Amino acid sequence: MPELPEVETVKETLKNKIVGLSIQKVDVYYDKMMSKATSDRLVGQQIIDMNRLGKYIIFNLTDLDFISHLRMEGRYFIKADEPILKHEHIVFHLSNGQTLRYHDTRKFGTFDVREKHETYLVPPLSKLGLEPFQMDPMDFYHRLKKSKKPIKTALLDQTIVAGIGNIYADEILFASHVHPLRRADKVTKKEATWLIERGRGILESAIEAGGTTIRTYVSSLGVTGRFQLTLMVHQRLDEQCYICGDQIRKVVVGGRSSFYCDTCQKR
DNA sequence: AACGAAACCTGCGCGC
DNA sequence: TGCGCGCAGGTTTCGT
Repeated sequence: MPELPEVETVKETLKNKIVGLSIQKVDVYYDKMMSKATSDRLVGQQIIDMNRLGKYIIFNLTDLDFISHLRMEGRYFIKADEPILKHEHIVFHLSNGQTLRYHDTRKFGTFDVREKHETYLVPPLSKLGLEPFQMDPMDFYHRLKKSKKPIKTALLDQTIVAGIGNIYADEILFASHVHPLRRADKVTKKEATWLIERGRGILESAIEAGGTTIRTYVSSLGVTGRFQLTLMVHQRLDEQCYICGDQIRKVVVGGRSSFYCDTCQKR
C-alpha cells in the first residue's frame, strides 16, 4: 500500500513514539514472516533512531539495524498490552509497557536484520537507486537511456529510482506530459528533468499531506490520513482530465494498471 | 538479457 | 445469499 510518502509518515510517527525505548520481547504469530533467529536478535536492543530509504523503514538499534518493508498492506500500531487482533503478526514488547504491532492483511511484508556496517552495502538496501530528491536529472536521463522498458515500468524499478510506486508513477507521468508506454530510452532530457523535479514536488506535497492518497489510509497509531492530495489521473478511469476534459484512460503496463490522459501525455 | 506471468496472501466489490 | 472473478499502493522468482 505505501509508497515513499506513506512510509516517511509511518517512520516519522513511530520515531516520535518509540525512540529511546528497548525491545524486551518479540512475539511472532506467523512464523513465515520472521524467523526465531531474527526475533531473538532484537530482544534487549534499544531503538536509537529511525530512518527510511525508498520504501524501507530502518530501525537503528543498539548493535543492529532492523529493516522493515510494508509491501502492499503492512501497518504499525502502538497499543497497550491488550489482546492481539486477527492480522497482527508480530508484537514487539517495549520497555514502557506498550507494544508495537505489525499488522499485515496479506502477509507480504518483509523484515531483515543487518550489522550496522553492512546495512547499506548488502541487499535489500544496496540494490536501491537514489530517491528523486537526491537524483540528478541528467543522471536519471542517462539511466533511462540504457532501458528499453516503458517509462512507467522504469519509474517503478527501485534500482533505477527509489520510492515511487504505482500511484505516484501515474501522477508523475501526467505532470510531466509523458505517456506511460513511452520507451524509457526515448524520454528527452527535458522530460527526464520534469519527471525528477515534478516527482520531487508531488512526493513532497504528499508527505506534507501526511502521506495519503487512495482509500482510508491509516498510519501508525490508527491516525487516519487527511486526503489532501488530489489525484489527477490514478483511479480516475473514464472521468474527465482536469486539464483538457478528455476521458482518463487505462492501460496495463508491466502488469500494473496505469491511468493517463491520451491528450495531455505524449506517446 | 529481457519480458511477462506467476507466486506470495487476504479481502472487497461486482455481476449473475 | 452465495459464488466466481478481477482487482489491490510491492517485489521476487520462474519460465519462455
